[in-house]
Amino acid sequence: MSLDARKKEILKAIVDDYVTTCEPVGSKALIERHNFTLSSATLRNEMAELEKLGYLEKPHTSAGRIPSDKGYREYVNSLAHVDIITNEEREEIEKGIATSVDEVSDLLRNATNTLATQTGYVSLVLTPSLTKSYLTQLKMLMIEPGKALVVIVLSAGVVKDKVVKIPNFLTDEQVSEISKAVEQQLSGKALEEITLITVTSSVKDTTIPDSLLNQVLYEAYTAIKQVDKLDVYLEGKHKILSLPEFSDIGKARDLLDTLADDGMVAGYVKELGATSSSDERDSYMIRIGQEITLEGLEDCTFITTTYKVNDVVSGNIGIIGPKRMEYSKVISQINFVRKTLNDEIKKING
Amino acid sequence: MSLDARKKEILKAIVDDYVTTCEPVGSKALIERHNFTLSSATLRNEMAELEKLGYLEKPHTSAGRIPSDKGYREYVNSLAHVDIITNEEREEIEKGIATSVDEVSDLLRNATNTLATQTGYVSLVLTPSLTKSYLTQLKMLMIEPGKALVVIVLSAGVVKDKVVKIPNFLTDEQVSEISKAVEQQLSGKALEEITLITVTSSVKDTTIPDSLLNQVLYEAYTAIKQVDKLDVYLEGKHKILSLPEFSDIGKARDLLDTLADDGMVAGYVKELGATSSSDERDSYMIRIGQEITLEGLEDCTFITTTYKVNDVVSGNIGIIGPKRMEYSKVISQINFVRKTLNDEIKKING
DNA sequence: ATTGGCACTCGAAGGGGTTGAGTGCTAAAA
DNA sequence: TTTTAGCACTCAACCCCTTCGAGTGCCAAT
Repeated sequence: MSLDARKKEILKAIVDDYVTTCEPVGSKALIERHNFTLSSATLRNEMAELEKLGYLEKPHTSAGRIPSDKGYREYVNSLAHVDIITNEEREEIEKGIATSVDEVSDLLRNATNTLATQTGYVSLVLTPSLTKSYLTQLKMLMIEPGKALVVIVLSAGVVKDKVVKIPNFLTDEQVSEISKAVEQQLSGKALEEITLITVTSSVKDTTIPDSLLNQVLYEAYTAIKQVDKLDVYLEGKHKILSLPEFSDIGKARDLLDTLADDGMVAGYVKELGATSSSDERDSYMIRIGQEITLEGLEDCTFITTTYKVNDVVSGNIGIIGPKRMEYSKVISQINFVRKTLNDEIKKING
Repeated sequence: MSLDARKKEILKAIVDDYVTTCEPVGSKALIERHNFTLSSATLRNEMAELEKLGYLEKPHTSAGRIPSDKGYREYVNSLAHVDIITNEEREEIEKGIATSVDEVSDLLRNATNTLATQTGYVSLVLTPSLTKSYLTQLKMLMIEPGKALVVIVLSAGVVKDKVVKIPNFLTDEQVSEISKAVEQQLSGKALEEITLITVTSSVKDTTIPDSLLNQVLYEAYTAIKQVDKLDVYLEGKHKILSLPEFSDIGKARDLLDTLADDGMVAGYVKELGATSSSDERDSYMIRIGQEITLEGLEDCTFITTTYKVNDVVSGNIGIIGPKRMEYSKVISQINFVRKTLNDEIKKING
């Protein structure tokens, strides 16, 4: 069922051409651009066969061929992974990611922006999944009567906080007492092991009445759980309007409507990421056209990969672009962004 | 130079019609829809005059008229401020804003989303200007050697924090000592009075060497200054693709490109807001078409108003829509969102 | 198996006619 | 003086027709 060498070469040539021109490629034009030692007639026969096999499509009878999803898939699968990325690009990416950074979240935001700028497509970064990280610190600060700030520090170097309501008449000291007890009990525990029960049972000997105590502990618990909320950065949405495949306003609208729902996109990427299991060098998740089950993305390609926090695979980073894209180039760019991001996260987490 | 009553009525009718149909309105059609006691010929004469005066425009000789920017301006200025907003809408807005709220920032985000949903246009909310608020608390927490979290609580009920680098060998106690000294010195001070000098001179008697101390204080200072950074929520950008005036993909792209730069939009709104000085009921800032100096917004109208934190006018809230919009309706919506937001902020700040 | 040749296809682009909602102007009516 | 009926004119939108050309499939010859 696999294609012979010549068919592969022809398919590659067609995809390459179509990617640059965005117009159906015909037999003559193909011969002119590449120097095949073939007549157009032979090429036509081959193309007819490729079409019969499902790798090519005709927009209409008298037009050239365009790659089908299957064609792109074959093209992508047999792509040699060369890094075609200039030194200037490397520098720009490094600068883009490592500029004005205090926390991991700054890195992630920068990476999203940089990726969008460099590729010209929509980029997205999912915040790390933190269920495996363990809690290193938990502090509660009284802000005013009835209000406290819970600060949570995780092993992944992530700091989060949340304002919570507490009983009005609790004093500074009482809050701090509870805070210390909770911290002592929970620090070192992985986020996923922490349950409402672990939290409520963490404070034993205290002068504070149980009902008040439980209220505070419940709030602390919600604060902890909220830390693990999946967040997503999506950048460069407006760029799709510059792509010829979205010159149809209806298509553009469908796509943007879908992308407007960050949460949905995030969920989808997370699903995708979960199926990834291959080795380091090749761990891209590529979904082409119909393979994507999100509405409005039928003409898109989704490329994601993962980045690491504390040497644990944890978040996803990738782009959404048209099917018709320079795959080698974009993959190189994502790859380098991933690498840079990994390095910078390591630096920042000491 | 002011228009007579009939001309005003005609202009109003034309704008009303154009707003609903998005098509040039002609003399006959206008008579049919409204029951003018006029012949079409008279109407034509009046329309010709209105055009001469600059209130109307013709897309081409044989089409109807559309309002010019000046026409819209006249229309808006003579608009009676009635609240046309149903009880269901009120409820939706109230629910939209007050759902799952812990902090002021949650309210702002909710308000942005609600406004976008209700109007169908792009909505934006600027975070409050905090220069007038005073600092009530400042805590520094060691996260790990070399890294600390600065938590800042303001009178406006706003809590912000920032991770900062500190000298590696400072201990928990030393950080806390500095923190207390700084807090004691600065609490009660307005954000705008705090300078690097106030901060660095706040810690006197200490065992910590000056050079280290200054490093920490400098970081604390940057954290304080960062609190006042203007932030902007922009929501519903994708909705403009559904508007007929942006069925031209080029225009849509220009607009979205501009809106992609949140900071620029924020800056512009802030400028606008500054010129607002009128009384409570009428404090809308309306900019129509050419009056807007941002690229790509020539066909848009910008409506903003202000909301209050601690009874001080402080942030801006508004929408960006097409010139052709139901002004009364949209103004009512913004007005009610503003009111609800003000109320909820009061509630949350106790 | 490859190729030259040929008839065929069909979208894009361009020209021409029709339609219809709109205009401005004029002369008569109010 | 203002209003109105009437009329000639305008022009985008629409449809239809033709032409053009890059493309195809197929067949017979190499």
